[in-house]
Order: sequence, then C-alpha cells, then structure tokens
Amino acid sequence: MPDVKHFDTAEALAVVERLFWRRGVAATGIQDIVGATGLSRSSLYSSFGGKEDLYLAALQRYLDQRSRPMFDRLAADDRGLPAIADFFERLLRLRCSGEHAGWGCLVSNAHTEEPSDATRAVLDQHHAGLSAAFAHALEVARGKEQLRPGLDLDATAEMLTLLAYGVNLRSRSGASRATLRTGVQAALGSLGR
Amino acid sequence: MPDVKHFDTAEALAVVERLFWRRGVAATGIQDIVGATGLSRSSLYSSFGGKEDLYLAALQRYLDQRSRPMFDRLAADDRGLPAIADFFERLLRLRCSGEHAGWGCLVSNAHTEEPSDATRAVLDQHHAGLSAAFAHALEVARGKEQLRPGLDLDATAEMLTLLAYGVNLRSRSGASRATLRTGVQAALGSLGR
DNA sequence: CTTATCTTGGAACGACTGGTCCAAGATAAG
DNA sequence: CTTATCTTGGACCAGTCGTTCCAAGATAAG
Repeated sequence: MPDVKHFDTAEALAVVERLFWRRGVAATGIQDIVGATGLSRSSLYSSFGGKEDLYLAALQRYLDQRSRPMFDRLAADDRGLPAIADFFERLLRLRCSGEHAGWGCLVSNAHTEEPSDATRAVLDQHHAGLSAAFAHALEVARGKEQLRPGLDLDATAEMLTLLAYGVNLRSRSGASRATLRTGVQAALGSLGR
Repeated sequence: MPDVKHFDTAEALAVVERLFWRRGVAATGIQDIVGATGLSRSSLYSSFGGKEDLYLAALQRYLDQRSRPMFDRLAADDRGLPAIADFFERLLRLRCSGEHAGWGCLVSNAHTEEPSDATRAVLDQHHAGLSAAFAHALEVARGKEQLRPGLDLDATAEMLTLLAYGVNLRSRSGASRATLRTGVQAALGSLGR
C-alpha cells in the first residue's frame, strides 16, 4: 500500500560524502546538500535524520567503500615491503591527482571537527584497521627477511599509520606528490635491511 | 586628543587563538568570541577586521608564539638525535596532557578548514620551518655519526614533519600518549646506526 | 574647561542555519 | 476503481550567522 522512495539512498549518500569530504561538515549546509543531491529537505530528513546522522553515515560510507578496500588490499598483498610501498603509492595518487586531489581523507579531516562519540568510534575503527593492515604486511615482510632485525612491528605499524595521516593532511594544502613521496620513501627505506 | 584602546589587543588575541584552536573556525561564532574576550563587536571589528582576519591573526600568533619557539629550540639543540627525540617528547606532552590536551595543533587543524591564500601561506611557513629544523638537527646528528649511513636528510626531515602532523591529528581524537610514543620511537629508532 | 578624535556598548541588519510541518502526490494492495 | 500509507515539495520556523551602524562615553591636547 505505501508509497516507495523516489530516489536511490546509496547514490544520495555518495553525493553527501563528497560534499563533507571536500568542504567539511561545518562548512556544508543542508542547503548545499539539497542542491547537490536534488532531494528535498523532507526526503533528506526522513531518510537520514539530521545533519549529524548524515555526517556519520557519510563517514561510515567512506570507511566502508574507500578506506576498507585499501586496507584489505594491503592486508591481502603478500609481498611484504613492496605491498606497503604500493599502498603509499596508491595513497599519493589518490590524494594528489584525480577528482579528489587536495581533499585529503574524510576520516582524517574528521579529527578536527569536534567529533561526537559515534564519529569518534569511526575514527578509531579507521585507525585500528589501517595499523592492523600495516602490522600484518610487516609480519609478512619479516617472514621474508626483508626487514632489518630488531624492529618493533606494532610500533612500526603505528608509525606508518601516523605517516599516512600526515600525508592525508598535507595533501589538503596542495603539498606536491613528489615532496610527500620523499617523506614516505625515507620511512620505508629505513625499514629494510 | 583621541581616545585610546580600553583593552590589550595581544591578550584578546590569545583568547581568540584558544577558541579557534579548540573548536575550529567554522564552529566558533563571533558571539563566542565576544563572550570569551569580554569585548564588544565594535572593538573586535575595529581592531582586527572580520572573522577571517581574526583567524589569520590567531594563526599567525600561534605560529610565532607556540610553533616557532619549538622549532628554534630544536634547531638550537646541538645534540643531534636526542634533540629530535626531545622535540617529540615535548610535543607528546603538549598534545596529550595539560590544558591543551586533545586540541591538536592549530596549524595542523587549519589544513581541513578550506584555507584562504593567506592562511595557506602560514601553513607552508609552518611546514617549512619545522622540516628545516629537523633537517638541521639531522645534519648535526650526521656530523656526530649518530645516523646510519646513506640516509637522505631532506627526505627524512620531511618524514619526521609528516609524522608530527600525524601525532597532532591523532591527539585530537584522544589517542593515548603511550601509543603515539611507540610510533615516534619506531621512526627515531630506524634512523640510528 | 572645551573640543576634536577615537572607542565602546548595544541595537539592528539581512542572510542563512538546521529543522519542522503539512497538503498534495505517488504507490500498490484489495 | 478505492483506500491506506508513505513520500515529496516547499513554505515556514525560531535562532544564529557575520557584519554594520550610531549615539554615548572616554580620552587627552589646548
């Protein structure tokens, strides 16, 4: 009997994600979202709830659709150090070229936006996922005797994670891919034997 | 003949800096600033101009009063690697304890706030200042034969700078000092011979 | 004191904020 | 078809945004 939605929820959320990603939550008004999605406020509020919920959903979508695939690929890549190098190479490409160049990472950006408990949980999920993937790749690398001895793998994973955040952040100010790459290579170069 | 200001401009700016630091530009209203400084809108606007100018001034103050002293101390410390370790130890203390715990770094935070050209210039100044200080300390360390051979000093300085940004960012989500420290130590440990 | 100049408090501005509401429209089961 | 239920567009809400303005107050030179 009831009517059915006249739009694709997932598609709309993708548009919202882009807005928050590029300009941040505070700088993105409901009006902007209405304009970009073509939806009315009613549809927006009945489907997603308020702005905060919308942001949380976008954040979750980003983690699921963008971050997690990167993490999974890294964790599934059994080459060891080259897997990590490849991850960063992909990251640099994403951050410095293409349609999202200079946007940074939605989750990294979220750190500066007075996070609610719910959003903070997503940030921690993101951090845990990335550093776990790094740790796994490092273990593989150790198995292949690619690492110099005596390395604390968990600590190194944490360091690489912090480095990735640094790359994400700096890419937003237009830092060149070449410059960022030197920093990444310095880190990776110091891990080998 | 003229009247004279009834308040201390520098003092007021310090209050404004704290507001922007903790909550960000977008989330801080002029009302909040009026409340926190005790000044009227007239005084605010006649002394500093609009919100954007106020933000830029706060950013500049942060760079001059907070960041630069840290950079200078690092650059003046001629111990080499211990100087760098000391810098990070101080950074961790600032970011994770005391009255500014969990606030991150105003300049790092600024990366996510749709920077104007003027603010972006401050960001670049900050980045250049920090990586130059790191590069100098690394040169000293090389002179003392503390570094493992074959290190690209500029690249390593860039890496340490990105790492510092990572620390700043993560500290905002309540990351523990101990966890952040492991990441830092992994980076520093990989530089020695 | 007077007077010229600047500062200050506070009212007011239009634009916009996130959010609500409801009549009109769409849908599909009966 | 009717009818019950949900969705939709858009008007509308009170509140806040950054900013402007001006009369009243403060200041110090003459």
